[in-house]
Amino acid sequence: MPEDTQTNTPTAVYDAGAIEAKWQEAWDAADLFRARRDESKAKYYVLEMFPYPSGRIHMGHVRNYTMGDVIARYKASAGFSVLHPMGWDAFGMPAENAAMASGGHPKDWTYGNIADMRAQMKPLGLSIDWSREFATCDPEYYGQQQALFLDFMEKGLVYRKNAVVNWDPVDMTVLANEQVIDGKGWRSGAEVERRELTQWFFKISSMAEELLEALGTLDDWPAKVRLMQENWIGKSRGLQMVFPMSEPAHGLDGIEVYTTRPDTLLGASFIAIANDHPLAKALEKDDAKLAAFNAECRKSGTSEAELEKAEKQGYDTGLTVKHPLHEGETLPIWVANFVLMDYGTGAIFGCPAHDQRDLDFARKYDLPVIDTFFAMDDDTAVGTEAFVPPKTEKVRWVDQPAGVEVATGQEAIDATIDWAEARGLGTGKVQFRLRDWGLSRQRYWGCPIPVVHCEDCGVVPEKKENLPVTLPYDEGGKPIDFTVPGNPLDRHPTWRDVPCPSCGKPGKRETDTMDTFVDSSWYFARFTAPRAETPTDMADADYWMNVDQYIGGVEHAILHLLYSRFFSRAMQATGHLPAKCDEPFNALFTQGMVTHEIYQTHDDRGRPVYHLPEDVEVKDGKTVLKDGGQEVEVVPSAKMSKSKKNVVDPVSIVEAFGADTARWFVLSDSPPERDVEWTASGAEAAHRHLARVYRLATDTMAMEDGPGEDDDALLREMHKAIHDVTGGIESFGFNAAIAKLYAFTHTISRSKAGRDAKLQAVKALVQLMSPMTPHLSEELWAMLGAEGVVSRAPWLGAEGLVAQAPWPKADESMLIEDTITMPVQINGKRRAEIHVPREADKAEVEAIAMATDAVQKSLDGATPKKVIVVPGRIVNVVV
RNA sequence: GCGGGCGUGAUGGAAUGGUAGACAUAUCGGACUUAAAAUCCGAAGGGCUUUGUCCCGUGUGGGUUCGAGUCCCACCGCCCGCACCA
Repeated sequence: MPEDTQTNTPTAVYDAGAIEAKWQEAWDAADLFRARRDESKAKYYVLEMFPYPSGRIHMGHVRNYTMGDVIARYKASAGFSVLHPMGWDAFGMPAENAAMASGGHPKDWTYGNIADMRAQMKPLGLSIDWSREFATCDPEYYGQQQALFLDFMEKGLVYRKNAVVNWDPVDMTVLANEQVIDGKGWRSGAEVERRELTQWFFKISSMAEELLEALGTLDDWPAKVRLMQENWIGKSRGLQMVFPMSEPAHGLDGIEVYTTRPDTLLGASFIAIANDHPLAKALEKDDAKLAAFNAECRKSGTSEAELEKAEKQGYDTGLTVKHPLHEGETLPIWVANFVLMDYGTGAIFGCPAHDQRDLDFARKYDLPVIDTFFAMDDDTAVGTEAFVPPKTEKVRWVDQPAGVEVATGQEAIDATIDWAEARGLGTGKVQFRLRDWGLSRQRYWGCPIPVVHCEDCGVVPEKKENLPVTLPYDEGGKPIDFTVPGNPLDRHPTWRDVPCPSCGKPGKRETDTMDTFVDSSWYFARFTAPRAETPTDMADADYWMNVDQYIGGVEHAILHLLYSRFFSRAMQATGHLPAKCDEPFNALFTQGMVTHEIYQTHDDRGRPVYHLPEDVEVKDGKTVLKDGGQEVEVVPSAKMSKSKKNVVDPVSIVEAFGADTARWFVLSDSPPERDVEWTASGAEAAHRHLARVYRLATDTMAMEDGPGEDDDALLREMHKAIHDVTGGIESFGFNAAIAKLYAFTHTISRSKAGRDAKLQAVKALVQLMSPMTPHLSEELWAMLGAEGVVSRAPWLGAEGLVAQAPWPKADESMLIEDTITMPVQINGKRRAEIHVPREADKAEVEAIAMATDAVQKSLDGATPKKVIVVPGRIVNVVV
């Protein structure tokens, strides 16, 4: 063939850019991805966690949305009516921070970013119904959210109470936990104070039991996520009891404690109360030292991690309680920084021998350590390590209130609760770790809480016909100035000062906005009817809900998913979702991150300087800077982050290789639930493969008709590929499916089969690849002779598009092999391989194995004690 | 600190308790080419005075099993979450 033939034939070169633009236009023209309620079809709702509009998409997004797209496209070919929507989690701090840092308005910043990100996403060729797109900062969306809030309020699912926040006294603002660094405000550097504010709460704890129970029904959720939620909800049964005070003080004659280990009551050596316990607060008024101690404790942030990590500190109040069992003995009352007012009663008894925190505390302040039980075979007294065996382990008790001698911890706990209840010392109580959901945020860029405070009427809900309560854009005729410290809503007279909806007297709008978790707790329901005049449309919700497959990062395993589960129930209770929606997500998949190597050099002071992957090249086996050739240190892969500069921009990858290459690669190298490392060579290899498939298709088309060799073998491989790839997609084994597609491509290339058989195999290959590489597949599908162009809408039965072709089905009879190869082990070590007929029974397989030379040689005359035959799998001879 | 997860060649990884390393990268060799690129074919976990259906090998140390990367226990390392980041 003349050398220039290829370059003169445009179709012979894989031109991703041209192909992708062409088919995206065709899909658009056919309105192919519009979700339609079609009662004659089974529906499938696939959803990826919607993005925060930061302004740039990153590879993590590409991976997340590609996975969802593979499922969506596969399910569409499998005959489902698919809903695959996209929107924007658009409220939140970054917009406000940007406005503070560089002027501008959060609204403009956010909508600008959305436009940018949408433009970056469209070229990926995702089968998304863009007609349903919305942003949570659209008044049409948050207005409906306000309606939900009012309905929740009416149902008693919302209330107000005091709660502590991080207060920055210089910036005059509430700080998020992540904005508190070493106890100081991130911007001002001022020492953060804890401040109590009246805040809004959702009564999620009223559903704790239900949320826990229902985890058992979520069979298609990862077990780890269910376990994390179970531990987070944290149901425990313990004993609530009062320790009478030796002398009543500040109106208290006893301290009420809650313990999950009442069995260790006789190991108690002190009582510890939280800094915010009513007694501690009362005492600090007359005790300057205690006041100072409490003030010091309150300086730390409010996050649990910070409180737990802080050094255990205490202050002896000098007060005592009577020992509940030992007449005449007393226990001291300490204020301790590791006791949380939020959990139980805000007071505990310390049992140092069997709790590490209590032990650390006791050693520090020289309090007694009393062993109450020992291991079955060990009498060693507790030293610096508390003895905390599993509650299921039997131990020997030396001193036990209920008189237990040898029993497990759990048995002793139950016995002690019974014992205490019988004597009126306390009551068994079920307690949850789960706290109510504080939704108030003292910020501008969030959904306004639709209530008005009135001096006469109190807290008055806004009337529904006045919704949405929209955020003001201007202040005094000009866009709000965010460089002024404080909450703009708080200082905005025309927005804030409104008449009471009930009595009409002057009132003040609530200036708190909602936690952004509220926005993301029901967006999946809104997607089923995004333009409805009510939060949802019951008919649409009834058809589309629940989400059949939800995909997102494991970092949302607890909060977002738990809040969404709560919202579904609350929306049901208020008539916004049908009864089947207790659990909104039938199946959950948590995908891993995209990582990249980090390239660093050092400046003259030894501090690291990071370099972008595109500024680095490999020369003579060394990684060097393109500019100057300085060698760089290669740090192992980590999550892509701007600060480490180990980012690869999807836009530039799509420009260089095409969307199909990016899609193929992010799915190929790692199991979806694990991290995938982005490498330039891997991306190039992916692109090479797609070009190879393109060539394979054109070469096969160019073949001359005529008989070939082993057509049947190729077709058998084709059916195996259909079987394996289908199974891979169904089970989220995208990387395994892709490995199979690589292998199948090689099989076709090497096959000497005739044109008909090869064309059939290539068409199957193209179709099996289509969920991952839809544009290439569409191009080749058309080239390979599938009839028609895009001219008819899919619900009218468009044909000719690979996106519309029914998914191929493997012929089971073609999957069966006549002969099976089986390994033979001697004592678990592989020693031989045998070929047996498919239908051979165990005895026959054993006979064939024993008759094999290699087996006899390995046995070396020994007599087998036992022969294990696992049909189709393995033979193990035990001697 | 607490809760959850992960750990396999030089690298990413494959493997319903049943032949460890599929597939891919990097590397090396070969074909094609005047040459290079592209493309195609092939080698490859480590070891060895024994090249053998040999020995060792899935973070470390134990255990269960005819058989363990897979199940159990302990430890080490890394990652995620910890309620106002999204």
